[in-house]
Amino acid sequence: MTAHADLTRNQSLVLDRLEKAEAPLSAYAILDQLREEGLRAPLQVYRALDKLLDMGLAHRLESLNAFVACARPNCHASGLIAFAICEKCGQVAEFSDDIVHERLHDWAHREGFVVSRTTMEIRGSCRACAA
Amino acid sequence: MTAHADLTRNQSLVLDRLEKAEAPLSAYAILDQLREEGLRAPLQVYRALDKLLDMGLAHRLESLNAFVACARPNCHASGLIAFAICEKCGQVAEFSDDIVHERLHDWAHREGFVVSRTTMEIRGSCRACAA
DNA sequence: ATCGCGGCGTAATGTCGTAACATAAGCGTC
DNA sequence: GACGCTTATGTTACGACATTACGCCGCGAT
Repeated sequence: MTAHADLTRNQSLVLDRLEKAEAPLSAYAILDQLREEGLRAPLQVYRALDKLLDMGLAHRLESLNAFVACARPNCHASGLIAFAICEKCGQVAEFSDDIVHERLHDWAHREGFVVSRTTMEIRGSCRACAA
Repeated sequence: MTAHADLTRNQSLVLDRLEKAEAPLSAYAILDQLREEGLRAPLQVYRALDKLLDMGLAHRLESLNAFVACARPNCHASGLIAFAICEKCGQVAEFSDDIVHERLHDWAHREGFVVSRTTMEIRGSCRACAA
């Protein structure tokens, strides 16, 4: 388990659950797991998640309304992350592609579009589940 | 206004509102607009939306939990569509890029991942709003 | 005719996310 | 130390998005 020494208690609890999960967790699923730790309201989880997202330690999957821990140990940002989400087993693969990043960047530049955030999510079946 | 002759009443009503809107609409926003037409429950809207999505006449923006009419007259599918969503004015640009499509397809092929659906959404400011 | 199917209507419920308000701990400044 | 600032926290209530369950109707195919 990585250190994350600078996290607050709630943030650590939330990140810990995300890291132990084998599939994305909804905020409410996290909350349910943390009731025994004393958490009682969704906002406590959402606040922790916001910080974790800011720090790049977790990601939000928009198409699932759920969250995952960042796959790379201490990624702290990086270009543009894409997610491949298996609809059978729930596993999420995280990858990035510079060419894709560049193409989208070029498009934005041509259009004068100022990008603040990009989400890219592929739904389907992973190799194991596609059999 | 395009013909869409084969649509049911509810589907036509919903598509009509999406086409007239200048920004993505949530299902409940559509419902509110259609109360005077007799619609009363969310499900009536969601059912129509499901069909419109199937037919490729509308798209769902996952990062917004909202819907837009397809930008192209009678697109009926096409490769991989990306959306650029202006967070100021709400306008959505729809585009596609074969190279991006190819890169993602290649990644999936290498991983043995069977794709069912891909979402790509860029958030930011359009040219007009970035000034 | 009747069976199956697709669309429709309604009510209730489930899931996800936030507003508004209050409290407490840390920290620098005067 | 007293003050003001900032950040994290806790609690209640609410708003926003989506689905489940049930039943009816119309229509084409057998």
